[in-house]
Amino acid sequence: MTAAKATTLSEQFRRGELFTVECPSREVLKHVTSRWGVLILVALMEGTHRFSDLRRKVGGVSEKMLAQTLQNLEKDGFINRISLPVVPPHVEYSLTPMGEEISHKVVSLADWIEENLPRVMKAQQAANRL
Amino acid sequence: MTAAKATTLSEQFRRGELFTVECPSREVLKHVTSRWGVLILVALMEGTHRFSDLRRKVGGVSEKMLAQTLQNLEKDGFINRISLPVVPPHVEYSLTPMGEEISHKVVSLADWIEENLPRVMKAQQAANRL
DNA sequence: CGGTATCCGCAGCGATACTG
DNA sequence: CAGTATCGCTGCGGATACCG
Repeated sequence: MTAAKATTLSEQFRRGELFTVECPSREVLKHVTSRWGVLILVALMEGTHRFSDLRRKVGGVSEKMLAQTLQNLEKDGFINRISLPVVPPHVEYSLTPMGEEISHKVVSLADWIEENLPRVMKAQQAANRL
Repeated sequence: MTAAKATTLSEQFRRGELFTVECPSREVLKHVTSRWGVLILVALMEGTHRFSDLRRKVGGVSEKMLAQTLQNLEKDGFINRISLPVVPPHVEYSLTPMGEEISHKVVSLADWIEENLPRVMKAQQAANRL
């Protein structure tokens, strides 16, 4: 119980956390993998966007959810919010360095799905025939 | 408008799909990034599990949501379900080749969060001081 | 053991209206 | 333009009971 299995321990410790109900990582994971979180991170990979840019780009998102998701991701340190004090208001959203790191992972996942969608849909159809 | 920018086109076409409301990829993405989908895929990366194994391993999941998530992922072709016709029933879940591919992406994302949680929490605290 | 079926509460989300 | 505030509802998800 003192200091055994250093290699496997660090592996299992981190995993054990995520599988635990109270693991703080779950909240972050939730923000990042949320319905609109994914799409926003992907969108911001292509550069800075204004609020209404994102609203137009991310099809189907409501103002409320866009604002909420942006706030979550900003609080987690993934997004920079720059408000220019002019009229009419002008706010720009961009990825922080941390945001870029995690966006790579998210984009990688999203890309896989889009590229392999044919395979997935084929599997779905095969499942329906059972 | 005819055939311009071949490189950027393939890039933007795939992206344009995901940003669209009716894009079928969104459903798959939803299954994979769902609250329990992520954890199940991560868990199954470590090998075949039985239903109750998963139930115990993935903290906080209810029977209903576990069954539902497993069914979704099975229909998408990410999970193999093998039911041994014995009493008491014995059912084993494992990743298909496609499931392994996508799990790598998911695990990569989950790992990043667990490894960088300190950075994220530090950013969160900084945000709270504003 | 490994589900399915049913009920139901409440958070989450969308739609709308309003503000700086 | 970029949000907040409010309301109403939908459907996610937990609890329970029952089947193969």
